[in-house]
Amino acid sequence: MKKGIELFKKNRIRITQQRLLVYRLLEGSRAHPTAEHIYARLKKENPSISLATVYTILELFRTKRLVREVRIKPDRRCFDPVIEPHHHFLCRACGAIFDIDLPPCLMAEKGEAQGHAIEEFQGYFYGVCKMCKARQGRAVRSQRRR
Amino acid sequence: MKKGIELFKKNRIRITQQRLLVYRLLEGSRAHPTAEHIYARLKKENPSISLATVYTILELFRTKRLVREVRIKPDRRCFDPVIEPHHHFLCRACGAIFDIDLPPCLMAEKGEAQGHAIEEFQGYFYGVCKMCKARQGRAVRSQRRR
DNA sequence: CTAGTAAACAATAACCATTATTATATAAAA
DNA sequence: TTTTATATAATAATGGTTATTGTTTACTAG
Repeated sequence: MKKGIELFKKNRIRITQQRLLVYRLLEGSRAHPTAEHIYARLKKENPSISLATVYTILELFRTKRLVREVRIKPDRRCFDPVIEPHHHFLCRACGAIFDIDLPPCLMAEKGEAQGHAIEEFQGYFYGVCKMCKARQGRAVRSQRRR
Repeated sequence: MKKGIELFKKNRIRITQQRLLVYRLLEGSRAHPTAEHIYARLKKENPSISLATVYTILELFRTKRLVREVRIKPDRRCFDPVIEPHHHFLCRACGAIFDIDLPPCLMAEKGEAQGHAIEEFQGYFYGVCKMCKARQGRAVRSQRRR
């Protein structure tokens, strides 16, 4: 409750109902939602909210570094309230995005790669998540029994 | 010349003029061009070529693993004829994309991250390239002289 | 507390990279 | 050379995102 308000004040962001709603939804989710997801969810409780406003707010949060943009899906922008550097994993079977803890990375620590100055980085992994892997395993085994 | 033809045969890709043109342009470039770039360039010598065809050909090459798609720019698909795993760096000053050699990566080597099976990965770095850095340095120094 | 004002919002149109469609042209096989 | 499946050119359609604009709201000053 207080969290959003204090964060906004610290970052000189005007406090509005819509911004609090968007920030609190993001903060309470580990799903890396898109603007559409957030809009659909908020509309249930707050039918007057506009999709364009959700986009505008997310862009504001991004430039103020309150959220991190995740472009692991080719045609959608996803958002993550965790701003500390970390990687992401996209499951090709279920479409879920998972945070991946950072391993020690020489280039990121040095802040340069082949002479170029690194300000930011994104690590994207693609594959099948452990849940889908397990599900596929069960399906194969039950197939064999027939 | 021969390179493209043999590669197409090996991958069961029908040999056409347009495919050879696209592949040879990509192969001869380190610029990570978009479909538009490729289309604009080829159109000079071959005015009848179609942008949609360039897109179709690039998608074919991607699925056949002849090229790698690079999504380091938020709203454009870029293409790289180097399929060996490596990272990319985008210069925010000049917009150029540079290949970055891979450092040893535990997760990529093990093929798993936090239990999820990794099939592919993309590492994107953002910052200012060394050429732009040098240019900015010169500009600052000449500013001080006044 | 109220009025004033700059900023934010809702609604909707526009944008634009990419994809789909379809009639015509072409590569490879017979 | 003929045949036929496939690729291409031209163009329309798609869809996530951004721009626009009239209205509403959050903050400030009196």
